Amino acid sequence: MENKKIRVRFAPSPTGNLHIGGARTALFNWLYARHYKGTFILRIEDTDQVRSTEEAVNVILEGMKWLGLDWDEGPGKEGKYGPYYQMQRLPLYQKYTEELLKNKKAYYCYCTKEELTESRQKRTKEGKPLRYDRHCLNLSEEEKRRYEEEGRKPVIRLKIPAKKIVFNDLLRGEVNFEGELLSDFVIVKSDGIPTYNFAVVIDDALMDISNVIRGDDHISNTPKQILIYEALGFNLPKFAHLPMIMGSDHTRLSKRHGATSVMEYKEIGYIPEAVVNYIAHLGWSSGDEREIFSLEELVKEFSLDKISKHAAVFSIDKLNWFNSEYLKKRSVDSLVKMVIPFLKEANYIKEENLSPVKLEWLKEVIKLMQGRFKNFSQFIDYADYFFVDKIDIEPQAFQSVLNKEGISDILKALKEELSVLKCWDEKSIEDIVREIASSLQIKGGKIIHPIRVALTGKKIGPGLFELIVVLGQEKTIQRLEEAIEKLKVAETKK
RNA sequence: GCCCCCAUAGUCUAGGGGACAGGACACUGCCCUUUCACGGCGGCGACAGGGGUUCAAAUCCCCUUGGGGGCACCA
Repeated sequence: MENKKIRVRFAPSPTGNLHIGGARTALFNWLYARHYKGTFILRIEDTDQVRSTEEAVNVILEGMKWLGLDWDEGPGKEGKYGPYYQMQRLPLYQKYTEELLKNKKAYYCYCTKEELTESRQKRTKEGKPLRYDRHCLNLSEEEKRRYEEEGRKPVIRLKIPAKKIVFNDLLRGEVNFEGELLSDFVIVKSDGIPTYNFAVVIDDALMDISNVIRGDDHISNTPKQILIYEALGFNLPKFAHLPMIMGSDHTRLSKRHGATSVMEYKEIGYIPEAVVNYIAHLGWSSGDEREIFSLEELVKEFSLDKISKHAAVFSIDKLNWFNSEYLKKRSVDSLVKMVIPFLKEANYIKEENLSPVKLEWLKEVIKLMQGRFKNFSQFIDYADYFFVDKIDIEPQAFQSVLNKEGISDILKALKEELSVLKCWDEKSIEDIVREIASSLQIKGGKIIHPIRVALTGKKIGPGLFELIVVLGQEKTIQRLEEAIEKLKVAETKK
């Protein structure tokens, strides 16, 4: 066994959000590094000048931070292996390009897009593998000059040896490829910027990456990269290819499947630990029946051999369950803290700095709601009546529960009693409601539901009496009056 | 078309020659209950198919089928 220091990396290209799949790749790399007390590197692969943006870099960094995946080297944490943006590493790539050119392991290619397409079509027709026909492999200096004079800008291709390429994947065992079927692929584009396969190899080698852990969509890139390692005389890292994450229809996870980026989950109101816990279970299991793991526990338990080999379908139901579990375990105080930005966003509060009194009251609201919502957006939805002045009564609730014979009188009676209630506590309120019910010789439930609808506009929610306590006398009376008024209007319309 | 990877319920998974094929989500029945949720106790539901190997196959091998990925001057 090699006693090499573990160095792993997450190398996203900043062309969009940090999506669930990327986040899981990042997480597994991070867990691997932390488990083996190695180094976790974040490298930005921004060689696609058309699609890469600085905004996307920031979103990725934010996402990583939100998930709690800190990096030891990378943007903002320069180490001796930097820089960590590929576009800042151009001279490095150039050096190795020249080396390959000099050794005749790579060559200039002046073929145009049109010419390549044509040749590709021809090969398709002939039933041959789709690979470059090596038109430019042995160009004379004279021919090159002529192309240059035509204004053609060359790319550089790697000359692929016709041999078997075998590598040992840490998850899948031996994987074989036939070099003959590979094309002399481009390693440097005509603008002088290296392609992905070339840049990763140089970076992984120079950054001394010990284990390349990435999605299995890279399996077929691996033989190409191995050829580059060999051409350059670099040592090979170990490879581990993770199964993909897919949408419910078994196609690549995309917008059609709902929220796919990590930050969207933040915005909807998921707890980062829950997201991490869930995506950890997409393809990994501890081997026993536990499901809830903190980051620390994951670090302790994580190992590559417990990763499954087949793709996993992302399930929002299961994420919701994880989030609910975390929500239930969280202290009321921490939930208060987390919910405040959402209240602000919904305009339920003016600013995030709440007075001690307001804060105490909010705590009471959370106590009533804890366990009743799956994420903070849902909380905002379910608990709106605590925060708004005027509620909207759900039409269906109004018709089926409130707009019934005798309800108006009950609400009036309740209003009278509550208006003069001195002792605004659960017991006193319950006594009043129960008394009204028994005086009418009906069950408590019969009048509790309409009262709830009158006060909250909803058919569901916390226990009525505790809810009234927290709602407060003023709002309660006011809502009862409004409900009575609405019933009157409905009556005249009949 | 060619190459590669994969295959236990609707979903995530445990199990890797002898097990009642275990758990979780979802769905569902009952209990608790003023509603919803929580909680408790149940239920439905899987080894893709076919050949081998073996006393014995979900487990090992082969084929088929199915799914996924790749074959770019994207990463």
